[in-house]
Amino acid sequence: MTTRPAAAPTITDVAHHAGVSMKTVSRVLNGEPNVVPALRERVMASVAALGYRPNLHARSLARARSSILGLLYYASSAAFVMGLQRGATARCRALGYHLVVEQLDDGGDHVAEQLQHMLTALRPDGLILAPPVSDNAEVIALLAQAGAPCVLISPGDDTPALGRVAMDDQLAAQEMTAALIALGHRRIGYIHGNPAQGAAPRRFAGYRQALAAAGLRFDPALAVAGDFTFRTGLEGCARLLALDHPPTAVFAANDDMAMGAVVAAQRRGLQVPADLSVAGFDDSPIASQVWPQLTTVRQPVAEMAEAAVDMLVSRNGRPAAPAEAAAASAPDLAAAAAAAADGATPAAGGGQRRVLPHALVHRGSTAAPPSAG
Amino acid sequence: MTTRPAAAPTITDVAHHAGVSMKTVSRVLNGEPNVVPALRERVMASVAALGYRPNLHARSLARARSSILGLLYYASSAAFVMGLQRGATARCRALGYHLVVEQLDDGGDHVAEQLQHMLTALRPDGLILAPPVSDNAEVIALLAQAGAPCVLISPGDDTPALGRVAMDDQLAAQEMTAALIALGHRRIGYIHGNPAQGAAPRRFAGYRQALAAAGLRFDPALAVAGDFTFRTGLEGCARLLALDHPPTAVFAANDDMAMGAVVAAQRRGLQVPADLSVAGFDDSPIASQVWPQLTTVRQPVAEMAEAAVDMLVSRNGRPAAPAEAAAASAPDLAAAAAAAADGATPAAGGGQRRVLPHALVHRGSTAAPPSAG
DNA sequence: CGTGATGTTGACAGCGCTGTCAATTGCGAC
DNA sequence: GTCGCAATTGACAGCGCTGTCAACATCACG
Repeated sequence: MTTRPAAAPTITDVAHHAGVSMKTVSRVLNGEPNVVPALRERVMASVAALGYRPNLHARSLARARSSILGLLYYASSAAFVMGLQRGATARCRALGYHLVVEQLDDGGDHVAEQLQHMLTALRPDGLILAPPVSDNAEVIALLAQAGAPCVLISPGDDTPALGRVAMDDQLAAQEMTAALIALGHRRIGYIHGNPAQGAAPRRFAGYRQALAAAGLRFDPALAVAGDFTFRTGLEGCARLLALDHPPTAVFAANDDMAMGAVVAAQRRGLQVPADLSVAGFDDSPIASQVWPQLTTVRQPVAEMAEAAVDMLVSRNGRPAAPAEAAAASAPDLAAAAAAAADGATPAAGGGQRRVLPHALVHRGSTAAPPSAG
Repeated sequence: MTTRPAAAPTITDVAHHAGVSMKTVSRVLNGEPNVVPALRERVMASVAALGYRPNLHARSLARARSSILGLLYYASSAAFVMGLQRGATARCRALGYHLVVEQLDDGGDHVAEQLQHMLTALRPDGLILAPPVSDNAEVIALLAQAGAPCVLISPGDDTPALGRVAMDDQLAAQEMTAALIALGHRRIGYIHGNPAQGAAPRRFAGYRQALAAAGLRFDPALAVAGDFTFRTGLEGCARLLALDHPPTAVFAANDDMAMGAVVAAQRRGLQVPADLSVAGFDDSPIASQVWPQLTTVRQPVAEMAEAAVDMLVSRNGRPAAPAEAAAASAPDLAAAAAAAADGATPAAGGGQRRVLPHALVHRGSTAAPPSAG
């Protein structure tokens, strides 16, 4: 009787059990070619029997990659980041990766230190930057210099070495504005997002584009500043409503500001949407929890994170071993393999770009303008 | 000019540079005793000069621990989880750890597979369970069986091998109810939280306790069901307001439900707080973004995560402590953790428990009842 | 001045895995 | 029947770090 190791089984144990060499086990686990089916099955059986799982750290050390991805974000927008995490962890799980998160301090010098720590100690195979980190030139420069593969969740120009995933902010804003126009609105206020974020100018551009397409003149007085926070939405809308000739609809560059706009209207004694229509952007959970529920643009947040993971993983040559799944469930294996193939891996490029579809969500905060009723 | 290695420097490079052995570098890096100050400084200088950072994966392999902590959560409550992450990542960074996150599917069998993958592949040094994962007996049993060190973010009884971090939900609810009573309210409605979560019954108990302390009779008709969601808060409050003898104040077991309550009141044409006071629980960001801003209980979310990290890290103290500091009384946890960070060896135990202080946050949604005005 | 106790340092063997390369086998083509 | 090429398998040497242990230095003490 051979004594079975009490602790977690190693690849050596599996090799013994199956009567093959470690290397063969390794090949099977990594889905490498040139293993005879009979052996492959014997190995898989042993893996299942022993409940073996490869040790990620040993693997990371031996290969030069870690099967770990990082998500970098600031404290802003919990819902958005959680959406990203949902998509990212799901995809990571399917591909045998893990997601480590790092909340950056927005302020200065710490950041470089934080990034260095993350990069050189943990050595993730790639980083996903959530907005507004993805619009921080300093951070990006640091990362590029360190040679870390990154995907920015942010609209923007093509970038040499960086991947990008985003939706078409401009088109979505245009569609929403057009929808407001179709409802009969002619004076539509706009509350800007934080101009430091890539999405802000694009959404505004979409707004103006829709105006122009409908033959409406753009009135600068109707576009007020904002920075994506509830407070600026409230204040901006208050300013709009105090105008001699106030708008009948307000399109805010995100949901938080749209909520502020709703409150501003209510404080002024106006009914939404009877007296004022309000539209937002993001479809954050809160949008369907306030009253009236917000008409908004659904941003495919989780899907963006999934796409980002895929880009990062395909960039690293072979996706992770389907073998992870072997220990327990076959379906996972199929999924992983399919993913590998389906990944549509466009030649594992560096600076790719991916634009995901959005959707208008019509809810209770928009209606025809009072005069048209 | 000496040729500098192009890739990331290794411990060997540092050893060469400093003219000492690898082991000495290792000692300095790990804060081990018995290194002469002169050498220590020479090594530190070389580390700085080369910009050396230990490779976490190599270290994980050589030691038997990974310097990685896991955070397990369900899709519920983005704000809460983000708060946890903020505290956890900050503390992890300070201690040289990393945080990997895993969003569990609430439904069944996948979970076991997900946990296995996380445990055996990644081998985190410990797991933090956010509510309501921390109330899922099945998950906890699985983890306990696997021997993974866990800290539950959840109130509850002492548990043998598990750590717990929480606030005093009952006391906080009692204080909030007492505050409402102090305002002059005599009929105070209550909207229950999801009974499956440990916090729910405790908050309710606090409510009843305050009632009793003030000599008020508990009226079962005033306590309606809820499950922590906006919708149930709305519906629950609507039911309360439809009573023949409706309450003048409503205390909801969390902010989401409190918001629902506010909306229910507004829909019925009531002003908050003039006609109805509403109080929540959690102090989620949304509480200060709605109008009126919610009176609520601040839950020290980030601090709870920090405490959880400290417990987990101190638990992993080096096994063989030369100077056994067997303190008769439980040593201060923070101090122990700090010591751990310094490289000293704490003698921290497994199933500890930590209760963090809360605070009442009085904002615009509560006032004296109409009759008292 | 010898003796052991203690402090300080380095050589070396892995941790569990994968890459390299050599050894072996199978097989169609000449 | 034999040669060449491809498929298949395994031995072995690390990946970068830490634990163990032996070697040496130092010092109080008898």
